Amino acid sequence: MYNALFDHVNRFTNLDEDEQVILASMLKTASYKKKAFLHEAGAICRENYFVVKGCLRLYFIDIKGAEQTTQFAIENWWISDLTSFLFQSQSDFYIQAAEETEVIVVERHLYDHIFEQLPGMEKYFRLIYQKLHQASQIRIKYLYSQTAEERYTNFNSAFPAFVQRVPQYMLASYLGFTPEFLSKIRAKK
Amino acid sequence: MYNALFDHVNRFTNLDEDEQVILASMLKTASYKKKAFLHEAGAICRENYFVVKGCLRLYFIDIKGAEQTTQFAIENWWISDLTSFLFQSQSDFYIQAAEETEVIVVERHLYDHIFEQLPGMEKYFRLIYQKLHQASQIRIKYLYSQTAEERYTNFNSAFPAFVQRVPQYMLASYLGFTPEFLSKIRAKK
DNA sequence: GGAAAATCTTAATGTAGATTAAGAAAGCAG
DNA sequence: CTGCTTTCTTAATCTACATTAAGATTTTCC
Repeated sequence: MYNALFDHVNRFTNLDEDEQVILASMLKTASYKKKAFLHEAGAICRENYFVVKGCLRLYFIDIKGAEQTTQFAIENWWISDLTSFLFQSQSDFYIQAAEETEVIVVERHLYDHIFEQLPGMEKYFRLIYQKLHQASQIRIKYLYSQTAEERYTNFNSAFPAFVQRVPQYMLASYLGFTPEFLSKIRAKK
Repeated sequence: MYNALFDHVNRFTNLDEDEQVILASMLKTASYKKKAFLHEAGAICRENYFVVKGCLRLYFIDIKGAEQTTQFAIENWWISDLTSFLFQSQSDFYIQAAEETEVIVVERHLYDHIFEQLPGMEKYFRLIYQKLHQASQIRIKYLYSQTAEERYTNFNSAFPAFVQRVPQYMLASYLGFTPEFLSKIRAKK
């Protein structure tokens, strides 16, 4: 049931069978159809999601009504609106399934208990947040240094399978430009 | 000598005196004049910096030769090029003192030892990276949703002291536009 | 204190990507 | 299979900010 997460944790630190039983008692699992919402703007984000299978995206609606995707999470990634999750504040973000998705869920009220009962999980999550922060540093550098076309070209080279996997309008919004402009870029190839 | 960091750690988790002695043996301290480089592009970033006093910035030079500031760190913040630091890869970033600065330094070769000898530091760094990732999520949302003028106005309202503290060209580069445009925005007030 | 360097300001001109509008193609549901 | 919805494409026009250029002001250093 939670093997995907246990396997992932065991890549970074050791979680024995007793600990897995304890952790399992603090998790739940859920499945979502494509385009289903795990969380909606205006609500408080009470859950942190680990993707077992599928793809989630974090996006908000800007002042002009356009969707701006700020993050994707595919298998073995975590995603939530972290500020809302940690501080139980109202969220501006949506979390939506970009395709049929299975997740393992950590609820906010159990999040701190995980660390109390399983101190080893501190290392796992330190490494996860380290990785997420790394990814953000790189992301911001690309946003600042590359044209829209370069961002598409480089992303396509680095993650060709992912580009095939999600709709183009989601990809465009993640890379920071309009779907119309993405069509224009692609028409040049 | 390292009290600023011990105090900071003790805000999040408990570090007793024995542990402080152990941690101290793995740290060093340094001071930099305004505009001094702690790290330069092309080198490998071998240090992670905790700001005791002052302000550091992380920036790169883009293809047109302009500086793009991606992060600042003031008192009680950590800063490094995390990918270069963790993987010992060549860095595109500079870390520079935006003003006279004192730091506490963790060197890469001691980084993992800190966690081995002081498991309690896992929690501290998990919380630090959590906070850094939160800040990045918020940062990316602002870059996507606000005009340049809005970014300046909101940043000025949120951090008026900081805006006075750093040169305007650094602020403009952090907020994602040219110093000329910042002058134009300010001239409207 | 004076000269040089760094920073800030101003304005005209240029441009990467957005906006607007609408048709074509693909996907979905009954 | 058909009608409806969603996604993708195309192109003209617009715009937020960049670029270029240079002068004014402030800061730094000897």
